Amino acid sequence: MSDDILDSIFEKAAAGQTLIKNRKTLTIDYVPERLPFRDDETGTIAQALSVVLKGARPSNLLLFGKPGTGKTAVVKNVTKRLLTKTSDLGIEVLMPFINAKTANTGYKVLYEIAENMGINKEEKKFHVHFTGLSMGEATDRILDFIKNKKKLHVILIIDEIDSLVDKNGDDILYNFTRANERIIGGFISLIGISNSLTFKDKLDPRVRSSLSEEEMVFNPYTIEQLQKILLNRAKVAFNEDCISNAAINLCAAIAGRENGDARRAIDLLRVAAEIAERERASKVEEKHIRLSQEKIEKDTNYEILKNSTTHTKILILAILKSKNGNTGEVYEIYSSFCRHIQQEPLTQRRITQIISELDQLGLIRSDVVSQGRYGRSQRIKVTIPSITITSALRDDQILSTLLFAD
DNA sequence: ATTCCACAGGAAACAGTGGTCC
DNA sequence: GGACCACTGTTTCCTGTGGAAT
Repeated sequence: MSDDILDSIFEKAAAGQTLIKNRKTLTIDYVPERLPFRDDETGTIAQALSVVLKGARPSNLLLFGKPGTGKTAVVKNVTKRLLTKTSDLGIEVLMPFINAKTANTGYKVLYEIAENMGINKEEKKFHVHFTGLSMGEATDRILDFIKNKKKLHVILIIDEIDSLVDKNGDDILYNFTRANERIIGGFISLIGISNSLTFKDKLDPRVRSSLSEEEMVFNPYTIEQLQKILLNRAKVAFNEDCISNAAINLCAAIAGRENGDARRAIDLLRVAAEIAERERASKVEEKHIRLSQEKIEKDTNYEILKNSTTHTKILILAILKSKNGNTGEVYEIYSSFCRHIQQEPLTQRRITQIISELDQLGLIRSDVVSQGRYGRSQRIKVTIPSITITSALRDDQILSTLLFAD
């Protein structure tokens, strides 16, 4: 790139001549004070939690909705406001916020609760270390801490609560919903946020009844609502006349088709703007939105592949190489690849498991077919372009030999 | 109607790692 | 320092399944 072009880029940037004026508002970390189209939900949650101000225990809440429907943002807004209110009134309230997808085991959830509540900075007898304690002991320490504080109110917020129940059952929820019988003076309330409406079916009836004292469903945004959200966001995020209405409409239409996910819509917009800026275009147009869609998809697949384990990568190559994609055939090719690079192959059971993981990630598609007397099997196909696979695996010294093997 | 294939996938156990507690 | 704990990734064992062939 010539010095002139570089100079012009830097000059434009220095003079603020970029399309985006406020980049932060196009990221998922940005939560606006008031979420569009969520006034009813915000009001109901605020009502439910406001009893804390009178020293009473709020109902346990369960919030349902697809990703990007604003559940978490609404809860964060309400709890933030409530926290300032309670501190003004001198009421001691803690609202630990846990994401059960990040804290992906039962014990990690307990550890995060302790960290969030600042228990690990208090007396040593209450500490919950990140390993070494039994689940029971960790739970007891948290409850003892609350009991010891006499008048401490805890509103425990668990995001992606369905993921916690899927992996670890409902023991933790049982303990916390029952804990109020043991605590005198203070209390624990629970807010669960879930992407799946059916997750309640997996709960013990006792947990179900106490957990879902109050339930709310966040409906997906419609295309029209997404348009308005994007228009609002674009006003804050972009310089004047830097984005066409057609681009916003297309963005809303794409995200609307995919579950009405506002986060996805904003992400599309941000990447499109970055592409347009890089092209030094004067405006974000429809073509940038389309390019953005392709880029997001390609980048995600590339990153997943690149960060996969060696065996997953070998398996992808085996699927790519196989003729009809039968489980048996794929496993055969996979094993021969392993022998080729002197690796001990994993068992077929484990490979089946990896295949189903890859299917969930959308990297491959597997359909179960029954061949009658010739058994039941899967037809496995790679769904991403082989160029993405080659570029992701090219840098791997051992695997690159397989890429060009017969 | 029954048989039989080639798996799918659940459950339990295990190995290795990294930690606490007494 | 030994007993105990949790986690991840894996293996082993086992039961269940759809539908063509018999």
